[in-house]
Amino acid sequence: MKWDELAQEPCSVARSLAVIGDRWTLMILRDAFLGLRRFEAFQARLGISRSIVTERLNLLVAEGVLERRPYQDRPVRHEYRLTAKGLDLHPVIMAIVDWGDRHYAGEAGPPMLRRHKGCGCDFHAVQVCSECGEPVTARDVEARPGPGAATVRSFT
Amino acid sequence: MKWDELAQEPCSVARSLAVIGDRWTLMILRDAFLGLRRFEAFQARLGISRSIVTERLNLLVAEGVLERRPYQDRPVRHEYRLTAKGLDLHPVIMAIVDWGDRHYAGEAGPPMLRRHKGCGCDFHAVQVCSECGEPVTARDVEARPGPGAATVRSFT
DNA sequence: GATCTCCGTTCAGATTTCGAACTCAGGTTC
DNA sequence: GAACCTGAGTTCGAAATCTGAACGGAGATC
Repeated sequence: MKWDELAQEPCSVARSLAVIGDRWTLMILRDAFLGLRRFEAFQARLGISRSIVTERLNLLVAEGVLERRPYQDRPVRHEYRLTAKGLDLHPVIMAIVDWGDRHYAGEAGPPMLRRHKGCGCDFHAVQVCSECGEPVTARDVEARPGPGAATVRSFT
Repeated sequence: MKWDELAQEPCSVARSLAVIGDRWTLMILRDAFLGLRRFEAFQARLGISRSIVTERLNLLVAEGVLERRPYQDRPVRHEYRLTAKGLDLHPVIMAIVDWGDRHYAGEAGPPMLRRHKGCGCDFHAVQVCSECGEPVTARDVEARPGPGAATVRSFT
């Protein structure tokens, strides 16, 4: 399988990764969630080539994850903001952060703390079942084909 | 920043992505969570070059995400199983699946359903605060530097 | 002993990705 | 108005990565 065939796979992981599975894309999204919005800011923070920033931002805009909007005229300057679809990626980032915190924080503790505004506590994310509200682990889940599994292409 | 400097960043996203942020690694982990364990199985399902499968499996083993253990002698054959650290990645995969289900499932519906064994329902994952149990969205979170933020390397 | 399976390794060549320098348009400084 | 700055890209050669295909080897099967 080639990388650009991923999007056609009947698998939500593959389809998502076709958009965000790139080396730098998730790093850009991390910064977007931390509030960065400008081309220069992304480029400077990541210290990667401008062409890569350009390409990734364009892809994320094309996919509707970021929105490119002018924030001034003369000269026109644009900023990149998370759309609703982009904000839906928050659980992905949080899950990645939590794994990193747990396994790579070292002696010093996690490099960032996150406070839940609702209760004021520093927290980490817990995944629960949308139906019963109980925490879910790998062993509690049983996967099976769903309605979109066998997308048969018709020839007529 | 180069790709292999990611692991040194004082950021849990960067550190995690240094391990799992690769193009194919998350696809391999997806299959591992679906129960695949053998080299041939990963290679056949992904349809990618054997050398890449080798390399990724070795990296995941080196990082302690997968464990390589013999499942027969004469000839020795190994299988790759998720370790506890690997199982901790389940929330990441779930979050990615949920995003894909929500934004790329199309008319036919999601390609896979997941049932929570606890309550027997098909479900999706909801992230809640570890402290108060309320659902968490991007807007509810406030990030600030933590104890591991300024890892100053001593020269003595 | 020929062939098959499983699990890799190797290598040349194609493809992609990257970094550094360049462009460009407008604004600011003096 | 000349020199310089800033934000946002583009270009292009070099470097990394991926592919496909062949090879190896250790036992099993026929």
